[in-house]
Amino acid sequence: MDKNLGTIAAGDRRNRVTISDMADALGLTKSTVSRAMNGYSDISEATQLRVRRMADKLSYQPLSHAQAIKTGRTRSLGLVLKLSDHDAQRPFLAEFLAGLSAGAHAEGWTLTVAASDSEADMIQTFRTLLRDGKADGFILPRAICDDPRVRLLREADVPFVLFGRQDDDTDCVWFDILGEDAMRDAVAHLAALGHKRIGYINGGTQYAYATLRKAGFVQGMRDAGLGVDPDLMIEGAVTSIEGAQAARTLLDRKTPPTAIVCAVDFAALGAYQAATERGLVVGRDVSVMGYDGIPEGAHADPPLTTYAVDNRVAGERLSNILIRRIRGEDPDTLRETALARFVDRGSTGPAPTEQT
Amino acid sequence: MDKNLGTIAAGDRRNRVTISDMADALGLTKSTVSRAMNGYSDISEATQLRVRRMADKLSYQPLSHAQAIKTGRTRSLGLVLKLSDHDAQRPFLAEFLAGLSAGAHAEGWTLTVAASDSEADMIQTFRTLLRDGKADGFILPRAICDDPRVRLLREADVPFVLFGRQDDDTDCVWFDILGEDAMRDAVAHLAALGHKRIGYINGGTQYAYATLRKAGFVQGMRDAGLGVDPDLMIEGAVTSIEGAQAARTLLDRKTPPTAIVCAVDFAALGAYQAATERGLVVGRDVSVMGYDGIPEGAHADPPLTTYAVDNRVAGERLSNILIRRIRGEDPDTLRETALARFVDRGSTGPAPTEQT
DNA sequence: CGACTTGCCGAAACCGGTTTCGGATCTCAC
DNA sequence: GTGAGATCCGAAACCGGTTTCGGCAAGTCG
Repeated sequence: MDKNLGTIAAGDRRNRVTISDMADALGLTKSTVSRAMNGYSDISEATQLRVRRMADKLSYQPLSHAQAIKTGRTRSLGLVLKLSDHDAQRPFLAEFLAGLSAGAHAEGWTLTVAASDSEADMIQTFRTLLRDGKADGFILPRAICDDPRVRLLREADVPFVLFGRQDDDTDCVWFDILGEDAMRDAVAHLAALGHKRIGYINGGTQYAYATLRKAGFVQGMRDAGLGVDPDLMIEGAVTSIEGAQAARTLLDRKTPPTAIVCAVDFAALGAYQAATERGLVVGRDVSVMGYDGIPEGAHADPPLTTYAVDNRVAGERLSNILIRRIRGEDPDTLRETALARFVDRGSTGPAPTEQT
Repeated sequence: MDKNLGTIAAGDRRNRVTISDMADALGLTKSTVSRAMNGYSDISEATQLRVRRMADKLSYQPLSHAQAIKTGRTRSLGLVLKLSDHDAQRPFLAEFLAGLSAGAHAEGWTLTVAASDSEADMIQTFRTLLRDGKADGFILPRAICDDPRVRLLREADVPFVLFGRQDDDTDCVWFDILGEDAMRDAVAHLAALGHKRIGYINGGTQYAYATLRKAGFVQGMRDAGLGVDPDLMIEGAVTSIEGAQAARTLLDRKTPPTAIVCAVDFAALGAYQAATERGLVVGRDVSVMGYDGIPEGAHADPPLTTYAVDNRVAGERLSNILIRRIRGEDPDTLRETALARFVDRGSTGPAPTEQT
C-alpha cells in the first residue's frame, strides 16, 4: 500500500510520480516507458506488462498537458453552449453535463465548457479552444439541419459527435434518441384509445429532430389506418407559449382533434393552457402527449403522459463515442441510438364519443 | 494585416506562432521574450513594450499547457457540480455557466466542469483535477455551512471562490447576492399593503443563504413594527412540493397569515398550490412573494412577485474574482455583493380586511 | 559460417515554454 | 582611471513527456 495516499493536497503537484520515476524504478529509460505506456509494438509484451504494472502500483498517469506539448492533445472534450438555446435546454443541462462528465471521467478525460452569445461568437470560440489545445474534439448538442458547427469542424478536420442525426453522415458520428419511434408509438397509443382526429405540434423546424418526429407521427397515423390532415399539424413550437398558441389554432378548427401529440413537452404544457381556456379537461375532453420528460410535466395537472429522454445516459454515451472517435476508431461503428421511455401518466384517455 | 486569418483550422496547431518565432522576429532570445511577457523587472521597459507590441501583432499567446509543465498552472477554472443539487440549480445552471465562461474568457481562461454523485466522489474529483493540473482554482456554488469543499481546498492551499458567504472569512473570497436585503424589502412591501400577519418559508437550512434570508425577514418585521411569530416560520423548503407542504401548515393555523414570503421561488409556487386547494386566490386572498426569479414564476397564475437574481452576472463576477485571487491579489479586496432585482408582478395585493 | 533481418531497447533531440545563472555594458563615486 | 554596483539580456538547464534514430543481440537463410 502506498503511504502517501493521505497527502494528496496541493503539494502533490511536487511529489507527483513522473515518467523518470517510473524509468528509475524499472531500470529502463523514459523513452521505453513512454512507448510501453502507449502500446508501441517495438516494445516487448513482457516489458509492456511490467511497465503497466508499475504504473498502477505507483499510480502513475502521464500529465496530459505535458504530453500535449508534443502531441497537441490534452484528453479533454469541448462543449460550446449557445445562449439562445438555453431556454430550451435548461431542464436538461444539469443531467446532460453530469453524463458528459461521467463518460469523460471514466476514460480519464475532462470536459471544457464555453458559452457564446452569437453564432459568430460561437465559431470564434471553437477556433480559440482548438488553437489553444483546450479541446481535442467537440460535443455538439442540438443538431440542426446544415449545421454550421459541423461545416466548420469538418473542414478543419476536428473530431466531433452530434447529439442528434445529420443527413450527411460522412465522417460524422452521433448518438440520438429515436424520437420518431416515440411519435409513432404515441399515435398507436391514442389510436388504441379510439382517437381518430389526432393533432400534431412539431418543434423547431431548424432542428434535425423535427423532421424525424414529424415523420414518425405521420407513419403512426398510417399504421393506424388514419388519414393525415395537414390542417391538424403545426410546426415550430418549442416553448409553452408557442405550444399554447398552436393548440389554440388546432382546438379552434371546425372539427378539432380529440388528441394532440407534441414533439416537445413544453409545447404540451402550453396545450394544457389552451385546453383549459376552452373549458376542456385534459385527459378527458382532450388527450395530450409530450416528449422529453421534463420534471414540470410530472407536476402538471393532470401529470403529462410523455416519452422521457435520459439525458444523463445520452451525455455518457456522447463522451464515450467522441473519445473513441478521437482515438481513431472507425466512424461507422460509432453511431448509437436509444429509445425514449414511455411514461404513462394522466393526460390521455379514451376518445370522447362523437356528438357533432 | 495578417493573411493567414482564413486558415485558422486544425492545421493551425502547426503554424501557431511560438515563443521562438517571437524571439526571431525581435532578435531576442526565448528567455527574454518569456520574461518580458511575464513582466519581470530585469527586462527594460522599452523591451517589454517592444515584445508586447510584437505579441499582439503576431497575435502570440503562450500555450497554456506548455507553461503548465513548468509553472503547474493552466489558466483554467474548475467547477464541480454535485448531482443531488441539480434539482435546485437546474433553472440557473445555463445562465450561470454562461457567465462563468464569459468571465473566464475575458481573461483568456477556460472552464473545466466535472460532476460527482456523492460527496466522497466530489472530494476525489477535486483531487484528481488538482493532481492533473486541470484547474488552478475552483468555483464553489451553493455555499453551505461548514463546507467540506472549503475545508479541503483551504488545507490544500488551493484558491477558490464561493457563491455565497461563509462565517470564516480567512483567506476566503466570495460573491453573493444580498438575499437578506430582499427579504427585508419583501416584508416592507407587504407591510405597506397592510399585511400584519406574514408567514415565512425558509430554504434548506444547510445552505448559508437560509440563515441570512431568515435574518432579513425578521429584521423586516421589526422595521415594520410587526411581531415575529415563530409559528408562522417554517424551515427547509426548496422544492415546490416542500413549499406546498409548508404553506399548508401555515394556512391551516388558527390565525393564518395573509401573506407568505418564501426564500425560494419553487417553494412559492408550491404555496400557490396550497392556496388554490383551500379556495384562496393568490394575490387577493393571500399574497405570496418569492426569491430567485425562475422563469416558471413569470408564467404562473398570477405571475409571481419575486426578487430576481442575475446568475449570468454572478458567474461573470465569480470567474473574475477567482482569477484575481489566483493571481495573488489580496483576498480582502475580493469580496463582492449585488442586489436582487425586485420584480413586481401579480402575486401580492392589499391585505384582506379582517373578518374573523 | 557470414550476411541479413528482426525484435527490442537506449541515446538524444525535441516540443514550447520558464527559470537560474552569469556576463557584458554602463554609470558613478572616488 | 578604476573598481563597485546596477541594469539588462543571453546561454543553458529544466519541466515531463514524445519521437526519431541507431545499435546490439538473437534468429534466419543460403
